[in-house]
Amino acid sequence: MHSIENAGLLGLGSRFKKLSELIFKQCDDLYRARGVNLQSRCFPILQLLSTHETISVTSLAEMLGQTHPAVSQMSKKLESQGWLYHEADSSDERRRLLALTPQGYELVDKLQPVWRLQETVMNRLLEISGYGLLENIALLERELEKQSLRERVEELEKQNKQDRVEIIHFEKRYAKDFYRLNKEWLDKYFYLESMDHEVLSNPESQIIEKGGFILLARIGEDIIGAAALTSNQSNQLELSKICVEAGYQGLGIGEKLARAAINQYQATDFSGLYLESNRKLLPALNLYFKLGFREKPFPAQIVPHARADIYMELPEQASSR
Amino acid sequence: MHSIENAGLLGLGSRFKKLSELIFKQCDDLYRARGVNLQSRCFPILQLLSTHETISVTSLAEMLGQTHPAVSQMSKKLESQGWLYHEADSSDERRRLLALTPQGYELVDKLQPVWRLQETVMNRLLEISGYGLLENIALLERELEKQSLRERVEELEKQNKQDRVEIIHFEKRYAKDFYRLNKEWLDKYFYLESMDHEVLSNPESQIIEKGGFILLARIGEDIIGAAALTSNQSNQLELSKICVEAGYQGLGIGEKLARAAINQYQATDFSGLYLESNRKLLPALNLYFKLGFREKPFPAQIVPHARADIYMELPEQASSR
DNA sequence: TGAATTTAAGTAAGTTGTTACGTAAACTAA
DNA sequence: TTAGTTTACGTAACAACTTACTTAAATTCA
Repeated sequence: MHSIENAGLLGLGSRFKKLSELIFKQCDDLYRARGVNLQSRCFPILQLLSTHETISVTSLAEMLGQTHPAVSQMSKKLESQGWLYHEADSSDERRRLLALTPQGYELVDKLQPVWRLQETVMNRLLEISGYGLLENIALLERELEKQSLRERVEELEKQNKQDRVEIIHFEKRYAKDFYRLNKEWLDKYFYLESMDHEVLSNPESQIIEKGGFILLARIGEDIIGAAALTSNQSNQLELSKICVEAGYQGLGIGEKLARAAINQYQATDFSGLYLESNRKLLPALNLYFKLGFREKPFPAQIVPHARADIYMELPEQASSR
Repeated sequence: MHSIENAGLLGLGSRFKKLSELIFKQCDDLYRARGVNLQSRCFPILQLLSTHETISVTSLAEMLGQTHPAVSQMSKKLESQGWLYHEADSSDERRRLLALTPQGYELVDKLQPVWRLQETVMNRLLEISGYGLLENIALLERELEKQSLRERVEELEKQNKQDRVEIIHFEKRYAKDFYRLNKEWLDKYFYLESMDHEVLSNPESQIIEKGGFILLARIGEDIIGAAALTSNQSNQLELSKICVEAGYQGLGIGEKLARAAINQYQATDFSGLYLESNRKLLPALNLYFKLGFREKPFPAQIVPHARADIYMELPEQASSR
């Protein structure tokens, strides 16, 4: 019995079930002691009928929080034992209105005082915990309804992944990863130009030795994202080649890379940070905007890439918390 | 759904059941999302096996807090799906030791991180309520185990009856009740002597007009107990004829009557209170002792009843809170 | 008005337990 | 050693639901 007590949510689930069974059983026992040989699960039906005259199957089910077949089956049983009967609703022939028989009323009358006693006993039990139990159950019900366990786990997982991401500088041993990530990205959205191949295959000579930077996102030993700051003739840096591996997208890793790149830029003597992108890459544009980049017309001296149709620049002192 | 929320303990029972079902379903959902098509109810078994190598059916059942047929059935299913296998215990041929297959271990490994995430999620959920939920459940479990619902209801009922008892003085209209109660009592323990009949039939002339008192215990309009203080030649009062109707015994009504009688005696000028009883009426003797009566030898002037073999007297200033 | 949809309720079959009972191995005590 | 008891486990039957499906009446809407 003990090993399971700390077995997480499932343990809690079966504990609730146990407790529920215990309560039903003890109620059965109580009623049996009063000479009433009827399962306690039937009583809510009788109780509701005693105060409502007639109720249809479906609305009874709704009141009890059960499915209609459950009520249908239970009512059939109760009917065969003579506690209730049914009649068709004259205004809606589909409906079967349930009502107590005289014996049913007699039974309810007999049980009324027991119900009152039971109510008091329960209140005393709950009083011990300052009614905290009821509140806590309601809270758990609400929380699980608001966001399912699965959603919670997935969110937590995402969070964990995000937390485990490190942003590091390029190292020779990650050259292949840098190529792979960029190729994946270009294959997906555009196509690989020969110039791309040249740059991606020789990142050290083509980017770093020209005064640029390459940042990588690492989880454990896996490289799962990259970004580059490239230096051209001007005194400005270009942010480019931001890409994140397919399975890790949507976790905010791109943002992390971009922020790291901005920090890197701010630590240098370069006097401007710009990027070129494409209007169809909406999520990326949103991110750039969020980070402070603003659209500008293409400067005259820049020869636009074939795939670039938007130019953005980070204003001086742009926010980047 | 709402009408049942305040339907007492049964409502609480089905609420627990609901909550338990919700949890199981959400767990199923979570595992399914991970590509594991196995009901969440199976996992505790796998989890336990993954840390214990082999476990017998019965001890597994005990650990899970379920019956052994449940484990037997579940394990058969899991075995047919290839997650576990069994072998006979060589030291006890009755026992079937369950263990994980390689696939089973693989599955557990795969799920390990999910379990950890789930654990965290649950802890966060419970944190909201300051872990009050767990404490409150444990409290309810303990309380219901300590004293069942039935016992609680019966105790409360007893209490209610006791509270509703009034002790009143004799009135003419209750003469029959006085006779009935005493006759019942005498019939049960001894026999009705002709002298008894004389006294019981004419309580006013035989008891009250001689300076004595008759007290009655009344619930609503029912007289369910009686006691008499009779005055003989001496300056003492005799406490006698304490009797309580069969269905109301054990509720402390006799004590209430006796205390009222002592109070009545103390309000008079009589200078002694004694009683005669029989050694076989042990509960009554205990009560008398509790109220302060102490055994004395029969005084010379008193002619003992046939059925009296013990004489008790209330010392001056005897306790009677 | 006639077709499509919604609603009320029943039936069948499945799930996840339970209790009740039977069997055989292991233990215990005269 | 034998007889009685306990223990481990399986099977069958049942309980109290559920889901999935069907039927038929009522309602809606084009």
